[in-house]
Amino acid sequence: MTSTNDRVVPPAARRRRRPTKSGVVLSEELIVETALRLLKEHGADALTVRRLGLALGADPSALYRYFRDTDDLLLAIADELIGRTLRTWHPTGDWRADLRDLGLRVHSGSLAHPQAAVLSSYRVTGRVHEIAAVETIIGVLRGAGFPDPEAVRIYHAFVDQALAFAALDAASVALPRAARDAEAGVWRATYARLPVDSHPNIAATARHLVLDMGRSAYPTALDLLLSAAAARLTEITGGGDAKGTPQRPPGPSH
Amino acid sequence: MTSTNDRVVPPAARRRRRPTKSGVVLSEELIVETALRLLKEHGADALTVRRLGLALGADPSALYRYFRDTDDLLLAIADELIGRTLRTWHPTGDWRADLRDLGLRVHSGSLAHPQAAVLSSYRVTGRVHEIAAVETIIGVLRGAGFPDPEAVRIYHAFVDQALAFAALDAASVALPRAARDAEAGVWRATYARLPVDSHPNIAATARHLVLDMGRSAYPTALDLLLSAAAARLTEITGGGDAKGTPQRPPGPSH
DNA sequence: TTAACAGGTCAACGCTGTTGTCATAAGGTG
DNA sequence: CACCTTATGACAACAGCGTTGACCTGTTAA
Repeated sequence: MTSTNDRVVPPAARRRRRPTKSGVVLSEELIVETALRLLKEHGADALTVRRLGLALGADPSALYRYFRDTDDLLLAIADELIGRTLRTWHPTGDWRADLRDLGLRVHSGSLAHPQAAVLSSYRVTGRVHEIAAVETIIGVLRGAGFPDPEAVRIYHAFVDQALAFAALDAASVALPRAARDAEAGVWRATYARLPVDSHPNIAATARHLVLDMGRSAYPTALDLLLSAAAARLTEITGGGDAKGTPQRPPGPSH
Repeated sequence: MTSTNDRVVPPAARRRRRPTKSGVVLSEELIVETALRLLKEHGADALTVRRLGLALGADPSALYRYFRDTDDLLLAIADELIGRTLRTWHPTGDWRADLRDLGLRVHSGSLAHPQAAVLSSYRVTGRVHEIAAVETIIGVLRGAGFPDPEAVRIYHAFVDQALAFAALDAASVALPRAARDAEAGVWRATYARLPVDSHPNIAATARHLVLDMGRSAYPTALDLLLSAAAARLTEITGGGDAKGTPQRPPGPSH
């Protein structure tokens, strides 16, 4: 329905033929892999259609046979990252521990590919891996005993918090080396030296600030969120049923 | 030391002369103001050097006499936004209500100018407005009765969560119109139509998902964080002293 | 064996940020 | 008032971007 111009053929109907001039046989997977490699090796700015074509040994315009536009490609990259994270996650049935584990995995997974995370963490892909994740997480919450509207609210807060922190911390990691060092230095050089009388609270806590600001606040924020959710749950269920019956046996749904 | 090419003159040494062809006299402030107006009126895509020049009635290249590059301009815009947000915040002495109010202000302030928020929310500036904010927020927490290490931990989680969500939601808003509409549609078109037997949890909550995913999860996440922090506080202080004595009279410190 | 067509290639468009060069009006100086 | 310096605006050009229409060609099914 996207006007008449659709050079993209659905992957199912694709009977891949015709190697590129340099001999490579293109595929959706190969393109996404190469894009991730480009991002990892040369930073977010290196990901352009033209450079990606060059890295693949194909004309840039060939990519448009596989992705409607660069945004479409970006979503495919994002979904691949979700898939990789989910594949290493093995829920135990304890909703709080499972969500904590998943959150930390999403976070550290993003830091492993900061450039990709920065570009894609805020997108709704609607692709297979994302759908599987949504299904599983909501299942965990409903299984824990949250009523549907509450489960959705907490799901939304949990997921967006994980993605938001992933993007935030990934952005720091993705900064040019000089800029990153400069930022770290600000806490020592500026904040830790403020006089007591003009900035009593900073001065009193300077030691803690220097220590704490050097690492991600995500674990703290995640624990606060989960702890509030747990409190809400006992409020609702009247104290019992903290574990609950899973709506679905452990393991990501396919 | 930024090589030999510096057409930017420090604002102090500026003795503004020479009106533009259309009669406007340029200045740093006028450029930032106009950029904010452009962003607000015509969306994030409208902010290009060329369009900004057009809106000012000046040649695009004239802007490079005031800002080193577009990133420099964006930081100036961001700084202006921080100032505006702080200026409209008036703490009452109730730590939880005050932090809630500040968080929401930071968030909505970013959404009003998503382009700037996306680029600047993860940077430590060490500038006056930022320092004032840090001093005030830590003061609020210590005044509430949090011991120093706990105050710093919660400060960090609170601030980074506000910035992270601001960037996340701003990024959505900053999306090209088509992509934004597409995302909204995914929840209706894809998620709301998944069959019950393959995706029972999504199917059961589809109605809530469509409703909830359309808006930001930040208010929920913020309330969860504050509620957990409040619980932590009564745990520490043994239930009394919920209001506490402010370490500093209300109002951002200057 | 051949015809259809998926898919790779080429060239071009309009857009972007940025810079080297030139022109000129403002403002200090005498 | 006239002069000179110079700050600063204008112009033109560059390289690079995403994207598309037209063309060409190898693969595959019949």
